[in-house]
Amino acid sequence: MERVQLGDVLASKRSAGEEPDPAPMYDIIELLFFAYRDFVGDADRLLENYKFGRAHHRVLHFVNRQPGLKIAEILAILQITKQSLGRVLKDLLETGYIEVWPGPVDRRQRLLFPTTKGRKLGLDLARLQSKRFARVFETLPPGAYDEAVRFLLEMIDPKDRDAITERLRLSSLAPERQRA
Amino acid sequence: MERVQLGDVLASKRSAGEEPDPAPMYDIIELLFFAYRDFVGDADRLLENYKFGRAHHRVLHFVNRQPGLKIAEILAILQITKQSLGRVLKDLLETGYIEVWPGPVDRRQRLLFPTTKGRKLGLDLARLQSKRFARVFETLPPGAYDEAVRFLLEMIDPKDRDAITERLRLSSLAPERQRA
DNA sequence: GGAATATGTCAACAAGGCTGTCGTATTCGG
DNA sequence: CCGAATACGACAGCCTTGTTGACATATTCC
Repeated sequence: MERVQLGDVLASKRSAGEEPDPAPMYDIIELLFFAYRDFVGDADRLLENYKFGRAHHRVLHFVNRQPGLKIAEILAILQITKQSLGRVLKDLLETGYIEVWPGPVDRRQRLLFPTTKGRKLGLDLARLQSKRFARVFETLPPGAYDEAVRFLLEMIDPKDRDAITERLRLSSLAPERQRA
Repeated sequence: MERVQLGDVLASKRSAGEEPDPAPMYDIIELLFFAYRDFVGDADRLLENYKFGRAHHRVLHFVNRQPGLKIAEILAILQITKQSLGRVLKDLLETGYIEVWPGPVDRRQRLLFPTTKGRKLGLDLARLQSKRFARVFETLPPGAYDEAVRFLLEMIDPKDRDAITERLRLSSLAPERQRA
């Protein structure tokens, strides 16, 4: 019949009194949880009309960002198995939001391209999520955008960070690839 | 055999040339996606040793933050159904990470408390996630923490924002409740 | 003492992860 | 040129975690 004591939490630190690890940063942990939930919630509601889920959204997003993406590349970006990808990609192909073309040099590869419909839906989704960010940075002082970008970038595992910054830079400069 | 043109994206705006909506903020959209993935990944790996999933983590987290939480309250916080909660709560009760006590005034209520084991695991998880934040804010200039908190807070739906700030303030001041 | 409330529970289903296995087309290396 | 490696597809089955719907039970409230 143990009693819950706030002191227990602090007392549970290593008895060997070295440097006591700092208190958990509960506030920002929870804020990130709620912020992300509301962020994806925007898209979820739109996706319902299309009978698509979050997985479809992610695939469509990255194919829009980098038309001509290979299967292996999107698997690396999303860090899922080809079976998981296959399921949602099948839906997107059958409903005509994404197209596949054989690789021009290596014909084993299948390059993914958004269709007109796919580009439109991808843009609608991106605009919806951008609206939330736009509201945020209208409210916050100037410079808040750059600070947020730096913060989020630092949150990403260092090993992935370079690939992501590279991708962001590339896709904003030259998102297009040849396919024939 | 449509050709993918970068211009298409911009051209697809409403032909009625009002104020053209701004370009989607692709960079920060993707950064939030990757940042959140790595953030939860830390906890996921630890949870594996306990055969728990993210759902267990969330329940344990909020019960640790507000010992004495009622079922109805945690359902409101997590925004899931009682059936979904019931499944993971059952695991946490059976394995002794959480305890239940009848409400002292209304005995229909079941108040949730972490056990010693539950407090320890919750703290381990929170510390793990805090480490990532600590590294981030060591790297970033002073003030970055406050900026990040403001950013994340603004990202949350206004309707939930007050409840969350209220909860954060309360739980950092007086997280404890009586149960007998 | 009947209605409302707080919660539990059983059944069924869906999304989206996973592993394992096998098949096929294509390229590459010796 | 032929066998190995590569890029991908597909089937089967499993797990977690969300959902809806229906129904049971204890307790409180009017």
